[in-house]
Amino acid sequence: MVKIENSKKTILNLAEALLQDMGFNGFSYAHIASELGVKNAAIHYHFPTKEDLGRAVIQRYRDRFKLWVNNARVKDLAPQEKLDWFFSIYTAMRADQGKVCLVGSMEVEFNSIPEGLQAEVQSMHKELLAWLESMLAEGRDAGAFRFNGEPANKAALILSTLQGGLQMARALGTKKFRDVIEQLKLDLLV
Amino acid sequence: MVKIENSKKTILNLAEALLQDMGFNGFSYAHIASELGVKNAAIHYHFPTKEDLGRAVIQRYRDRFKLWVNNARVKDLAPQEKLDWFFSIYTAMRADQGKVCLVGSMEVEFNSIPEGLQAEVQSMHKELLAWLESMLAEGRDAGAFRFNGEPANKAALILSTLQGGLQMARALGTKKFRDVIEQLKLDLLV
DNA sequence: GATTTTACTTACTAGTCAGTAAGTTGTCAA
DNA sequence: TTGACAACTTACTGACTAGTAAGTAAAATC
Repeated sequence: MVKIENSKKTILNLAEALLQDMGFNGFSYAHIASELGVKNAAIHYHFPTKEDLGRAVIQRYRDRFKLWVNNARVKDLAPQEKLDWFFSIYTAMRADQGKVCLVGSMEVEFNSIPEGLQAEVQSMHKELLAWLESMLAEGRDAGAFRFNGEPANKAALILSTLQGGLQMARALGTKKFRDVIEQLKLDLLV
Repeated sequence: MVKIENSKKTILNLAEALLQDMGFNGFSYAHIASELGVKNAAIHYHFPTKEDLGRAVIQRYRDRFKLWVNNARVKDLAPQEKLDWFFSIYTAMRADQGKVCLVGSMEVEFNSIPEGLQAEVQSMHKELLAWLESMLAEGRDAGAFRFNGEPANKAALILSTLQGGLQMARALGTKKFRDVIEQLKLDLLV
């Protein structure tokens, strides 16, 4: 018997990476098991169904995001720095690793994933939007950002851009993604 | 024997819809066959491998796009009208049908699709960007658009936004997509 | 009218998928 | 020392996957 260290966490890490690499329909329990040197059933022991596994990945991501944004290191930043922090997540942790956003990955396959997962994706997307929106409103009030229209709509635009931009980076390279980030800033900063 | 009318075209239509609905890994020959009331092998007769089918869908899309943009009905439009035409494709033919963009769909699964498909996706993405870029440059010169930075980067931003926006519409509804389109215009029009 | 070609069906293969039931092993607590 | 429990393995199922080879029927070509 091969013992996995920190089994649940290790499996979640791998599942998250695979989700961002190939999508929900693109990876299997066998992928995870062989990568960890255990049998399929070992993964089913921790996450009985694939839906359970998918939901756990998203729930962990949501928890992590909540922790981050409520942490003083982010919470006390100036709006401009918050923006850079947010962008840096996408650049360093996604684009540079050839990963795409969990949200985008699962929304493309939205019609072929379990309902429980769909709901989780919705909640996650709403939380990201809500944070972005309040950050944008705060920044515009503080005179750091300049844009027309509602903060909610600008937030939706920015998140959509990041999501699509990561996918573009897959086919056309990370430089393109950095260009998009720069353009986002040109369209926002005073 | 059940005969399909316009076999190749009908299969391509269905495959395109399924690609936009569930992604490349989310549909099977069996889906197409049962929908058309024929057997799996009938689809393989027209498109021996799934890669062949995927490539044919993209190639047809590329041809269609070339025809459109070179047609006088689009070519002779003012930049602002060209923009509206382009956006209307995404609103009417995608968002309102719950579909996502072919490019985004296949870029999410980029690492788990055949190489031949990857190349096709790349070419398609570049062609869309090239057209958008020249349209933006033309529009800015004509005084219809206002934006900082390179047209190429603004084009990459807009296409990324549309791509991500369609995916967002899946989870959060089409109204959100329309809001994003409005925000794109606010950030571009004089 | 005979032959070829097109467009399928039948019947199959080998591989993969998520998921399960029953058995094994190591650890820890009483 | 015993018993319970956690974390696996073994061995399997039924469904689905892309893909193939051989056969058939109708239509087009000669």
